[in-house]
Amino acid sequence: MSIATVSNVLKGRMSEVSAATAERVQRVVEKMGYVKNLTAAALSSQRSGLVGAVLSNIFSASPSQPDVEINPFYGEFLLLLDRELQPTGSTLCLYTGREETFVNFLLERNLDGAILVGIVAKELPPVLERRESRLVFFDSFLQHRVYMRVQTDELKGGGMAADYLIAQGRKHLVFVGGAVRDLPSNIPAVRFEGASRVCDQSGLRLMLIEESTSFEGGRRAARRVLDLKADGVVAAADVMAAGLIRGLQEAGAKVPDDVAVVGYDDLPLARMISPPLTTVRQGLPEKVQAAVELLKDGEKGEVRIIKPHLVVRESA
Amino acid sequence: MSIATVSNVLKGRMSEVSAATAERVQRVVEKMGYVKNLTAAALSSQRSGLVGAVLSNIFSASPSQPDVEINPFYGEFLLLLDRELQPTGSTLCLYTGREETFVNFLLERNLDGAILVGIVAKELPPVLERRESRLVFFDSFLQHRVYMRVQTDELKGGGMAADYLIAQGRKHLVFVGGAVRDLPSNIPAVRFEGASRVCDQSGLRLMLIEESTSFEGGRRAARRVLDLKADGVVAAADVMAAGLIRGLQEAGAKVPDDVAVVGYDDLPLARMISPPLTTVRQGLPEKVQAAVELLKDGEKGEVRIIKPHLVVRESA
DNA sequence: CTGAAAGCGCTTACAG
DNA sequence: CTGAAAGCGCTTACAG
Repeated sequence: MSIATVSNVLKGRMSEVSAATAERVQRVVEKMGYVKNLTAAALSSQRSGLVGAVLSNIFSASPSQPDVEINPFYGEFLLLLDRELQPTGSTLCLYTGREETFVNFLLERNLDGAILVGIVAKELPPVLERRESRLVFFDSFLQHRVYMRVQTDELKGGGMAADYLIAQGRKHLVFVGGAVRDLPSNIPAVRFEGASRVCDQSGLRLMLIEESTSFEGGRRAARRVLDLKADGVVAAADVMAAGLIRGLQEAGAKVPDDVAVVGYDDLPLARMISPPLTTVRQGLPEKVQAAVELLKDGEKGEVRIIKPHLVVRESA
Repeated sequence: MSIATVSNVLKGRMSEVSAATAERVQRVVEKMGYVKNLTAAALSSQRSGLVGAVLSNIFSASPSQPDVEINPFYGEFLLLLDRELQPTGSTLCLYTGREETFVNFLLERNLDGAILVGIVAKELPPVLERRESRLVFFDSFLQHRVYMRVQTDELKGGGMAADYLIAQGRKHLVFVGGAVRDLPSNIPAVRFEGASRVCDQSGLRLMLIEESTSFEGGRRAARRVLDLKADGVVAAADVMAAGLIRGLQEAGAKVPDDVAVVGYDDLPLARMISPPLTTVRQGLPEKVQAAVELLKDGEKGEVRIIKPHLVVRESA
């Protein structure tokens, strides 16, 4: 009974081994409490069984207003992702460092693949292309014939929010979001653009307030929303909408009577605040599922666009 | 210039190499875009640079009431942990499978260490002790001379919540939490015990409602809280308190006038709901920090107990 | 179906 | 200070 035979049994390559031998091996393995060293396996097979999750720039929502809040979106994402990965047997590794240095992480660890969230860069060093590892860009703006992508139709999502407010008879709309002008290639900017176009079509002008995409950012924005005499707000994210509603309430304004607020994401949080948040659902579980599918057997450059849905509750 | 020399330079062992050679190596490494293979390094050095986070049983809060909600606590924990780990250069790996099988994860991946959250088991297979990997038990109930632990003084925390309600003149207190009787060795059970003792001392009896420790669980509990004519509630977790408050409001009760509610955790969520939640802060950032310290250079069996604090807002 | 051998890319004594 | 050599624990053709 050689090492190779044992290895074959352990990998379930039964075609290479007789049933009797296989069983004998299994028994010994059990008895000895043998545990495979996946590091060694990874080195020799060149497959690490490791999948990376790259979350850069998550510890503050905007460079100009650095709140230390963490958007619950990311934690939700990670846990959903790990659950989705379970049947594949892969282990999820985190990277939450700066965007400038994640390439090293991808290369050094020999990852089988990675999901990269909210990457702002427009291009990546060509070394990555030559590697085996499969890269799925999630809510990112990089377009490349090799890399896969999954994202929500943010343009449409932003439009749906504006559409709904207009249908409710709101006339003075404002978009509250982070760094829309600083970084044109970021999610809030696209949501703004979508809402803006819909307003244009209705002959309305969408006003803009830039603040951190965070609870405190939203809260700070409340004063300015009132100053602008807006009666409808599209917020770039649920956490921000929550802060905005709090700020409005503190200032004595009624939501939705005085100001209607539509959020974005449909996090669990949206149901928990008062009034419950009307928001654009971006379908995180489905998106995560799509990302894992691409990771497993997506083709080069394959793209999945998820349709957003408006979830009407009580804030608008 | 041998392979060994290059390796030494890369590891910063300058005592082994002359400055001139070191610089020459650095230049070539730069030019060639060399990236170290950490898998190979891990195999030969027996240090993987990997730290595990074991989160079992997180996808439903109670066996009897399996909600698919994820407590935002866990996502928050992971992100804080990864940030805390950044200076150490370690990479965080997730395990969210069943508690019964996490031992394999720890063994196979050759982790340098791991933080295990909310482990219910009282003991672990002895194989683990023989390993090099450093294990930190977080909010767990396993006591062992080898393993390290960090946890909040939950007994005290539960007591503080009850104390406060009693000081506010509440007479009919109820604890709302998950599986308190099913599993005596779980966090909600200890919080209950703490609150219960304080009530005893005041000659009050603490009533108990068992429900999932989740938003929906809390919401379901509202009806029963009202049936019991309670005027003060200690909830086992903030998410549950949030659901409870929602349920109470839906039933027409006023918080805190009719029923005062104290939560537990002090998640960001606590500030976001209406009324803002009075809650027991368990100091997650400090706890995570303590866990990482233990991981780096804690001694065998070292224990860190974090003191809880009552954060008074408006729900009680 | 089975086993001997080379190799994955590093690290680590150790001899020079 | 430098380099040749063994070894980490697997996997993978390949010869028998």
